Amino acid sequence: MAKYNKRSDCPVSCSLDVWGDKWSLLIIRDLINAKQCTYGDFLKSAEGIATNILASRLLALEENGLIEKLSHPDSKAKVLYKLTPKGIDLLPLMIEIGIWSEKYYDIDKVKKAELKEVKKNKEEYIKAKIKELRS
Amino acid sequence: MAKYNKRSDCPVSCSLDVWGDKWSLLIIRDLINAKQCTYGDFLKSAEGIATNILASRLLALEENGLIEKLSHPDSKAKVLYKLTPKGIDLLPLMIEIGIWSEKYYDIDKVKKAELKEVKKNKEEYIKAKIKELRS
DNA sequence: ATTTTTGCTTGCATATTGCAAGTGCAAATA
DNA sequence: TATTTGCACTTGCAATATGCAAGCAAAAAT
Repeated sequence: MAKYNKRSDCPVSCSLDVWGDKWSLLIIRDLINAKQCTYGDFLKSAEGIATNILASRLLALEENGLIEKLSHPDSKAKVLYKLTPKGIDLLPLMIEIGIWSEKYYDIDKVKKAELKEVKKNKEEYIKAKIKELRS
Repeated sequence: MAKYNKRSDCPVSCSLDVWGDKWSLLIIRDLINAKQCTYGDFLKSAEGIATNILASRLLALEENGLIEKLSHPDSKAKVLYKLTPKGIDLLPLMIEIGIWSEKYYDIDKVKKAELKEVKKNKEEYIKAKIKELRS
């Protein structure tokens, strides 16, 4: 995203420059859930991102090294998006988002059950999930 | 922030509706660092937020229950902003942001040293910091 | 009494996002 | 082989959010 200007060298500031917009974290979320998505998969996602915004976010995330494009095994017309290791490393952050949200907002049942599992042993859950996402 | 519309009941989506803009997390960060700030303190912050944006973000964060306004002991002209328990609960999330940023970007020395401490015993650090922020 | 500080608000320019339609290429269908 | 459909985008324009500069009322300092 073409931000107005670079901000400070604070961790929060740096992060926001990379994924601090209205949609990037939702794209990351989809990729954590599904491991890989096509362009169409993202469009079908619950929140309904506009196609031009999706294209610009995917490009920015790719340029920032959080996701990568792979050729689809079934078809040349399709593209597969996956998280890079750098993107996968956002998992702990995403989990904390989940824990915080669950405490203060109504979350759907499936996510709630998943978070219950996470909280049993956070470290282990993260390790296992990372392994799964890298494979 | 008057978003176009509410999104899904996903944790990430809910969170983004509350703090998913360009400035909210930086305000939270300032309050975690300083424990309490005046309006002027935020304006002096490194990134340089515009005063109208600051006002609108502070209002939104207050409406969403993340921060609260207190009267300043020294002066009626001054206002103190502090995190609520709900705001303080964003600390684990902020720490994960720090850890991720440090891994992939150049962070200032002070923050790096702080993160080194955090990683020695994350649980303990969070507990202590929460206690400090609530007092 | 006058000036300065403090926490804002207002008006307007710029940037980002949202919506609808369209384009080019690959794949499926006739 | 010709035509239609699916997929990954692009383009144009409207709506919203952010950035910048100036202004304003109440409190505090001089």
